[in-house]
Amino acid sequence: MKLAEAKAQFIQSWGSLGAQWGINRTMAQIHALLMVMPDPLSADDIMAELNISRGNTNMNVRELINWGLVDRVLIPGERKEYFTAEKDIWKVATEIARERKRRELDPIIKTLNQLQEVEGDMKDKHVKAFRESIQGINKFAHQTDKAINSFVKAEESWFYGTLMKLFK
Amino acid sequence: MKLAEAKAQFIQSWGSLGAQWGINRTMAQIHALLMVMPDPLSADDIMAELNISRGNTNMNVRELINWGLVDRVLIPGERKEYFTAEKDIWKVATEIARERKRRELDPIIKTLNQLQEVEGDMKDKHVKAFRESIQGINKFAHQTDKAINSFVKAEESWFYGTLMKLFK
DNA sequence: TTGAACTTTCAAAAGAAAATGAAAGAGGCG
DNA sequence: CGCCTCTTTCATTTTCTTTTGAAAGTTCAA
Repeated sequence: MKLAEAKAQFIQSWGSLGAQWGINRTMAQIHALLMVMPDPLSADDIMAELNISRGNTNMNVRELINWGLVDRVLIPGERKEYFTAEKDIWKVATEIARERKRRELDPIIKTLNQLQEVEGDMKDKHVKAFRESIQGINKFAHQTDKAINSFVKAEESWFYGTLMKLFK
Repeated sequence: MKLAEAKAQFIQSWGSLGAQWGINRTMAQIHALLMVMPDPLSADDIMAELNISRGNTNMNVRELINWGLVDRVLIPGERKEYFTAEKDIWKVATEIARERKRRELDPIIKTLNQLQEVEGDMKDKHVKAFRESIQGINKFAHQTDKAINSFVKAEESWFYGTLMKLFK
């Protein structure tokens, strides 16, 4: 398989994976493109490679930067902004985990805690079923929260451990 | 908080969580409703509780059954079909993990394996960057695959372990 | 201060996904 | 069979997302 073809296929697969995960297709494609490129790209490069408009490019790049998955890079002597993606997939995974936890898990845990306090008699089977469901989900959510925290922490300490060695 | 209110809030939160995960809102809401109800509900009950049409109810219930999250229940002497959801959230989680792995991870692993075989000289930095990215992602995907498998297995053996005790 | 080179915004258009409801189908009972 | 009850399908409509591109904004060198 030729490089160009392989690249195109990767971008398209990563795009549809992203779509299934509630991330928009273009955002995932830009990320894929940047992961696969050795050097930073400009907005125009991205527009050209993916055939998308300037506005679309700008919006999605900005969102990727918010997620911490892409960085702005300034090339000395150039006016344009360039962009690169983190290439270490483990770091990508922990960034995503951290971000989704913050956006999704934290709020639902808050809600679940509130829902625990529903009034009513445990002899009423509706109340009983509700309480038990919520309690189970709540316990699960807390465990998931812990698991994500240790995943993110593990990665951080691996990162700093490795980084530190370089400066010793 | 009153039960009805708490129920409504749970259904709505679960629905938007689902939406962020690429599962459609109604499907997640039906699932939430069934998780919280002590007894099986009919299609008409679901329609009434969630204010959705018959067709919509039917489609989404069917999809939940495909995912293994909801079961059809026949109540003796009744013509209608009734539905219940698995109430053990760990089982729900493993069902979802199993299903998403099958639908998403397995295909991307297949693609990644193919993309490893891109032609070209490693001295070309484009080729090099591409290969390295794909290799990293591929390794990650395989590790994720293993992790999911052991999660699913762990749950299965816990389940059979517990089940077996009941019949000893 | 001007204007060239870029970036950002946002209203409108296009596109995708989900919901509706009427019609067709399935199964069973007398 | 003919009727009744319930389920499934699917063309159409509605709603929600994404994309576009032109206009406004920013920055900086001359």
